[in-house]
Amino acid sequence: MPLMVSDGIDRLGFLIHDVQRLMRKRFEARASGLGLSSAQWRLLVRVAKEDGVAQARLAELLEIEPISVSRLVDRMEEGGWIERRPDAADRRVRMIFLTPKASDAYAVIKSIAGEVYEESLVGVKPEARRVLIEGLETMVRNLTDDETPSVEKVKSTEGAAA
Amino acid sequence: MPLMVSDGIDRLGFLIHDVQRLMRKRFEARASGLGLSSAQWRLLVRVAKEDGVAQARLAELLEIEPISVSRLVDRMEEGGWIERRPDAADRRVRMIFLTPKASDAYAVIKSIAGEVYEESLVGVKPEARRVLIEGLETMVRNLTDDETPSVEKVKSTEGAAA
DNA sequence: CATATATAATAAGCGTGCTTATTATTCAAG
DNA sequence: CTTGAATAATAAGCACGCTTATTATATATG
Repeated sequence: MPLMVSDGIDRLGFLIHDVQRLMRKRFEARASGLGLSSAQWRLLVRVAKEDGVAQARLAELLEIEPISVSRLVDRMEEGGWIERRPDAADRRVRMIFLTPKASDAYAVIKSIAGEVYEESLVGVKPEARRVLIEGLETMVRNLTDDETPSVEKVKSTEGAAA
Repeated sequence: MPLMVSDGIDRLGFLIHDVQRLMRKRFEARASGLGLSSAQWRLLVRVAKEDGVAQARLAELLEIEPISVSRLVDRMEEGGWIERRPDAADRRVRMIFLTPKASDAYAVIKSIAGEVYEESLVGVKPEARRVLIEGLETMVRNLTDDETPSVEKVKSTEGAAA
């Protein structure tokens, strides 16, 4: 029972890694005309939903470190996608706003993302898509819990693997 | 079929991105005692299966660029994980071999990877795991095809911005 | 043989993530 | 008010991916 794994589960990390890399690559190829990377459009989408958000809050939402947001915002400000403005209430804070250029690009970005998602899922039936999405959501939950979720017995995965 | 999306499919990129990031993070936390990053253990696993492999072949196997292999191998050689040796038959080639230290670490790496995979899949039933893996494999195939698999209508992305 | 093309590896430089440390500001106590 | 801890942002420096360009060697062709 435990060792009926080895069916593909042992390649799970490779699979996830490859899918992520290939999706990012394809998105970037498609969106290069806009001059946006995938990290940049992820940030842009968050700001579109919460205009004037502080960088620290963005770091939480994007689940990356504040310093990473800082440099991402640097380059996006240079590119004319966003604007930093001081917060009158707290002078430590820089509020982030989209420029009109970024608002225009937002629709294009969503469209490209939708295309890439759809292309990646060609041949996967609706029911399988549902299972796939749910599985990924479960994985995010499991991996977000502070360390080992509930596998006390993790029978070491001898057998196959790699 | 195309626009019945919005069920979670529209968050596919975020999901994949998060799963990949969280798995890598957890693996690195677990394997930090060994002094290996996830990029490094991926390479190590490949070399374990094909000792003496050339860097160019590794780039193919890992699906990254030769230059990325070059610098990864630099750091791993410094760390005492692998060895470069000249190929007598082709003086352009550097053959890559594992050191004994790396061979020892291989078992540990497999074990940690298995733990992380299993932990991430807690609560996902065997049938759903099968569907999940198959879905991911299909996605890799779709995204590996040279551009647009079977979506001819990709309305060009002219729209906005620049 | 000589020249042209292809291949293996590397160099330079950038984007995006990280850790660790610093600066400016806020807030909580004394 | 002053001292000290917490918070927002940034700086410095590293890992690892990329593109583009260079060097050394192999191979194919005139």
